Amino acid sequence: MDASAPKYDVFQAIADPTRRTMLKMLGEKELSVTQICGHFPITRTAVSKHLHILTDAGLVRHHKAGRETRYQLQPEKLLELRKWLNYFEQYWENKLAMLKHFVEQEDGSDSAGQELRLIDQEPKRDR
Amino acid sequence: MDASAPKYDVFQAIADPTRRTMLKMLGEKELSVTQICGHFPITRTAVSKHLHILTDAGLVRHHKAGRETRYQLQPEKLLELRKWLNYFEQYWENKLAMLKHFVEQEDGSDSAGQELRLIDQEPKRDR
DNA sequence: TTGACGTGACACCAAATGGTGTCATATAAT
DNA sequence: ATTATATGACACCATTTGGTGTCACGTCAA
Repeated sequence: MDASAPKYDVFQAIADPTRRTMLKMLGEKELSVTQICGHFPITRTAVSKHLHILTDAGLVRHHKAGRETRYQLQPEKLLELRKWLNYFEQYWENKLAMLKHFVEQEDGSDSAGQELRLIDQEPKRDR
Repeated sequence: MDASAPKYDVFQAIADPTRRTMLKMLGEKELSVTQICGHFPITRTAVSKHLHILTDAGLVRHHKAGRETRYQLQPEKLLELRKWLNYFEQYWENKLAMLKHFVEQEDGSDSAGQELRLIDQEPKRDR
């Protein structure tokens, strides 16, 4: 949870399901810490830590708006992930077929595990 | 390091740099545990654990060959990762440009962090 | 000015992770 | 038959991770 020197990389950042969900949420629209909090059954402090990690990894950006801090997705860093993935393309023979999918955005929206569903559950009050 | 019930998912599996390097190595050609061992400054036991995690995540497959166990990449599961990534395509405006990269394999080979360089360093003997 | 609200910064914790060593067993090689 | 290899399975350990609570501080609203 250290936010100073070590820096989290993208791979570590997206390893956590909660963080992946947050990324999708923050892609939709910028949100404040407490707003994000409402979607998870964890404390504000915990949410804040996840946001720090995502920030550290360069996946989200934030700015203060009055007394609240708004977070939003900063997707560029995900290109790093894509780059890594591209290396393995050579092992997928049906490359062209997938490419079609890729272009046509045929996959709709969510998939691969995480849902964007709100969880809403009395968040153990933090204060 | 429990290999039974919990199951590791792809995201967790690739979160570790060592594991990412192993994946690239196993893509090139199937290798036995000790062979892999030679490339990392860690114990055989540790390597074995990483391989278990990768297996659990469905990223590698193995089979016995005499007294050794050969591991090899099983790239299909990486599609799950690509699927997840595709969701964020909508946030990258220069989609077509990247597509060109994607098709032409323009990015060469390795990138995004991990090198495939052998590390070779007296592996603290395990027995 | 007086609170209530939204956060950041700590201190603290239990469980998960990445490693190490040792032992037992199956397979190859002499 | 005997010995050297290649691993799997454990037991054990220090750190890291994901969470919780508490407190202090800046900002908004009465």
